[in-house]
Amino acid sequence: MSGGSVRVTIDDVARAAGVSRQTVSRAMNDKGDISEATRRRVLATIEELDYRPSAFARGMRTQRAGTVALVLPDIANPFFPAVARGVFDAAAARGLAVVVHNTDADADAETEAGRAIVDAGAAGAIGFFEALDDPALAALGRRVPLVVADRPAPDPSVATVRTDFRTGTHLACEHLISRGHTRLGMLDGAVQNKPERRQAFLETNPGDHVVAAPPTVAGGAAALRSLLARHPAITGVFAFNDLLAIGAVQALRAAGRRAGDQIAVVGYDDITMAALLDPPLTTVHTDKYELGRTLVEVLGRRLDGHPAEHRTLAPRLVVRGSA
Amino acid sequence: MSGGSVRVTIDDVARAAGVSRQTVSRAMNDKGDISEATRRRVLATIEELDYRPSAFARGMRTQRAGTVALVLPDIANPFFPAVARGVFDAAAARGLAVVVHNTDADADAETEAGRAIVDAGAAGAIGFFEALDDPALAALGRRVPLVVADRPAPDPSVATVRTDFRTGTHLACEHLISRGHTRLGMLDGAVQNKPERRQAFLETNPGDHVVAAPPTVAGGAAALRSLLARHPAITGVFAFNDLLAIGAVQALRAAGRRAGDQIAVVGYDDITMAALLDPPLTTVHTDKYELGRTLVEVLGRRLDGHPAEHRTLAPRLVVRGSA
DNA sequence: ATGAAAGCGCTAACAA
DNA sequence: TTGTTAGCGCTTTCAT
Repeated sequence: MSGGSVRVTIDDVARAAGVSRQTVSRAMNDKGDISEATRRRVLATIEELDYRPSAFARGMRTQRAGTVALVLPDIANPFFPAVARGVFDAAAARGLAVVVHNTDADADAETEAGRAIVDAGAAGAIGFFEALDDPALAALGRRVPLVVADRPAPDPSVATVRTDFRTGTHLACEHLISRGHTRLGMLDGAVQNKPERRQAFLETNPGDHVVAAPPTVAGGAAALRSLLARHPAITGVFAFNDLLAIGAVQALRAAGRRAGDQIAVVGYDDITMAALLDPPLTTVHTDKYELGRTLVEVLGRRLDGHPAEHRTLAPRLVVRGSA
Repeated sequence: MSGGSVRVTIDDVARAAGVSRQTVSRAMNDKGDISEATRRRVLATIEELDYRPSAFARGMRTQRAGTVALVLPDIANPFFPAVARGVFDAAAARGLAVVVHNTDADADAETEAGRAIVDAGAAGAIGFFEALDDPALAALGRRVPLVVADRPAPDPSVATVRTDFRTGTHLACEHLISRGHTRLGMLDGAVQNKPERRQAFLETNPGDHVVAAPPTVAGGAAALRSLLARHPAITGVFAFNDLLAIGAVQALRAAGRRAGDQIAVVGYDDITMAALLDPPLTTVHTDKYELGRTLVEVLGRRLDGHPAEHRTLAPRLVVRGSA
């Protein structure tokens, strides 16, 4: 219980260790040109005084905080918590704190998030940007090390980590076909800049069998009804994501039909609840935790001075009851 | 496209507006003693130059960042994303960025989060602390404005927002009883510092009808089996949370029984998937988004100089198919 | 109502 | 290998 709440500064440590401020700085930042003996002594003094460097003062000199930003549309959308968990774990392992910006996929909110990231002097940023255009993203990438998720690089300097939607979609369609479904329809998500799944679906299923709806359970129910109204012969349904697929399964049940019997439904993402439903949802699994981890890994390598990388994560199909 | 990437500082604004640095500071921080005319002129200049004050420099003077911390055990646990969303929205409305600390309810991780919060000079903190003891929490509360969630105040200076577990539990038990179930059992969560639900259950159901398990789906399945093995006559099951309840429903199904028929299951929290299951889960609903919002509101009032508040949110029962 | 001076705690550049 | 010097950009006295 020794006294007060005054801050222990680098000068206190320097004085106590009998060295200069600079030497303390060197010791704690693992800079070269310091003897092992002094280094150890200084570190011990730091420990002893429970000295914690001021993030503000440090940031003021370096213009970089020990913080990374995570930009995503909606943490309440069950896809993102798992990704966020991967990001948090990997960031914590690197000693980075994570600031989360929730945007609702709104262009203004994404712009504002970018501004906040730059203003805060974030060490880097990871983003699921759905509304911002490439020039804006490239501009952000010029101001802060940036890794974008599930989107093409807007600029060579911007790193990317993507999940392979095309392969995933083919996996889903091939499975439906292998189960004997010849007439397929798709429930697309009415979102910007996510054409890959629809395009891949149309490659093997040309025609007018795609209905778009908000990527929610309610959207899925409505979309399924309108799809079947338009094309009653459809027996295989591929959905943009699990939420839509779940809505479809529910709409089917309300109509007295059960997914997995004559009609099949395949979702995308494999969110937690997919396995818990009845029937459990057949879906394209993407490793969301791994995506989060990888995003941080790629950002970390960027921070360590490596050039921007571009990684792709492979999806796999999880066959359950619904198809 | 005028030139470079040099920072616009307060001095640039001062020069451009023909005033001193102080006056700029006064204008942007709404301090008194400044004429309306100068104020407007300075603000216009700020706009024009797109000046953004350095968070580091400001923090250095004030020792407070424009950041709040959110400490929670696991963002991937479906209870928390909804809370987090409420926190993000309310914080954004106040111009605060949110740093998330994921702890896994581990004491060391919670301690470390507290340290990080203090070091970062967070304006305030919101926390679901499960492992930290009251003295540690009180100590943290002395260093930063703190609001703890779902936990008694460890100290008068620490604000709280709680959901009323006791009432929620009584709601659940009364419902089961009103449905004719006389022998009730409980699936408790094997977690620290969350005795309210078990205690409230035991108030009306004394005896040895409580089984504890990790608050997960797998835990729920196992716990249900051991509960029924021990007390085969039980027909009404109350679970610590929805995850346990879902596991129970699944274990029942695996045993050829269906929740909602002869045996009833009531969960707690009303996570998103509760409504989507088959049978849909009867559960005690707590408004998670509102909890998040309220946590920020209470923190905000604290930051505005008001004393620590203590709020309680009322739960309500949502009757669906499982009971 | 406005300005001048001082300094928050740190690190980069240079000297020794 | 170590120390000295000089700010980073802002707000808080205090003076005017």
